[in-house]
Amino acid sequence: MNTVPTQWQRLFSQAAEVIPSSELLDKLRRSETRGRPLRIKAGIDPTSPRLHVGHLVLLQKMRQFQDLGHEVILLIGDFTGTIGDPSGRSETRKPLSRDEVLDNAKTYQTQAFKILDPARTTVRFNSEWTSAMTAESILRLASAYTVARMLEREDFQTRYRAGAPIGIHEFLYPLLQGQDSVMLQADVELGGTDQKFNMLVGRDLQRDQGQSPQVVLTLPLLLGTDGHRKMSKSFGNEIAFEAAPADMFGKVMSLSDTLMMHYYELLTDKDTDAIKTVPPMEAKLGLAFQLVARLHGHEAASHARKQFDITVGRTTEPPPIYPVAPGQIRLVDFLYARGWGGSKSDMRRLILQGAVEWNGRPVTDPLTQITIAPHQQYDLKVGKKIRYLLQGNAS
RNA sequence: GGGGAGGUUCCAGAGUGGGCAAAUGGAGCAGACUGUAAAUCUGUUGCCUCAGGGCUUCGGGGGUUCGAAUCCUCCCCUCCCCA
Repeated sequence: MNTVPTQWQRLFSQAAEVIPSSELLDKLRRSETRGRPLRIKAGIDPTSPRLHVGHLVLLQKMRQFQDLGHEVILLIGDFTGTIGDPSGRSETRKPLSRDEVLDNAKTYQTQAFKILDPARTTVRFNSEWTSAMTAESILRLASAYTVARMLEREDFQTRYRAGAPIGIHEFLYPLLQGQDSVMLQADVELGGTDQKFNMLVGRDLQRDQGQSPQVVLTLPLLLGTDGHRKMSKSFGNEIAFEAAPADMFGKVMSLSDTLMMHYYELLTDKDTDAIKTVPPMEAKLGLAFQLVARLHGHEAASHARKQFDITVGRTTEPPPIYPVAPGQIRLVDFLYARGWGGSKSDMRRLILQGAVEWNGRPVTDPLTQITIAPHQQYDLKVGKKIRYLLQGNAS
């Protein structure tokens, strides 16, 4: 039974803020009495073709609304993408071509539907209305806000004070995003806490247009694997949806214990107090399994788990067999040829640091030659992540 | 339009003629240890190399010099102040 108050409560879970919370309740009530689902808007900029588990927080919330019978609009910011959204402060993003954006949008959808219910999802592109805007209409939109109000946005303020560049067009982004809400007549907009300002602009614009302003529901940003900054591809601290199961599993395992709790809170509906009573290692194994299973399925998760045990050496199970052509070759060249290191210097460094083991014995001379005989097996370990049983092919 | 500051290796940020492939911190990688690929400690982090060296890098081009991240010059980019 999904009474309105329980719906309301459920939707609050994991949300950072709901602005204003009473309006959400009103909207839910009205939706129920009129039998009309709410229009939930969530935008994603297709600047990169890969979703990461940070996006999961948003997608989960979208899914929740869907499960409660509401209509979710996945808004692809294809217009903003082609212009080059300069979010973050590092450097101006290179504008993407129309084709790139559409390509990204496609992979986005496939990945997003691992979580969303396609039947209740409408995909829209904001270029639909935005690219048709005239200079006149843009000016009219721009006049809805003042520079002072724009500078209220924390992100702008910080940059301004730090003397970092702010492009004029960046002031237009919140307005365009708000315009999207007007066009879609959104009842609720979902987004990360970093989107709060933009989403609030949407409320103002909707009010200006005589619409009932959307409720803004912000979600906490998931920290990246470094534990310091939000998960983002540009920081290189992400766990991608597409990451191979074993890889994903490993990445979760190397989260710090503190971060693990953060992930539990935002990515699962497990009771975190209960988790605290479980030994950290088991808790982490559980988290890794759950995450991989969600994105790749149970079977893949089991395999990933096994793989982990093998590389970490917690099991007597033999490592996977890796067939190679027989012959004699320098170890560095062999490793480099398989792409197990960035460069030969890199491989040489690993060897000198004792990271490479051949048949269980560390190899420390970078000039070591290895001989692969037909039908023979050799146990090779490189660092913590690579372990194979090399098998010489028949000659 | 005028004046000032600045662009350095993955990131932040030192370096202002030779000892600089470039301090320090972060991130990454590795080793030890461990409860895990956590934490902690240590090492390491441009490329190639028969290890002696060689090659490419300090916004971009040109120049001075035996020698330049460091000096000159032109260009591009950013920030601040004044108008």
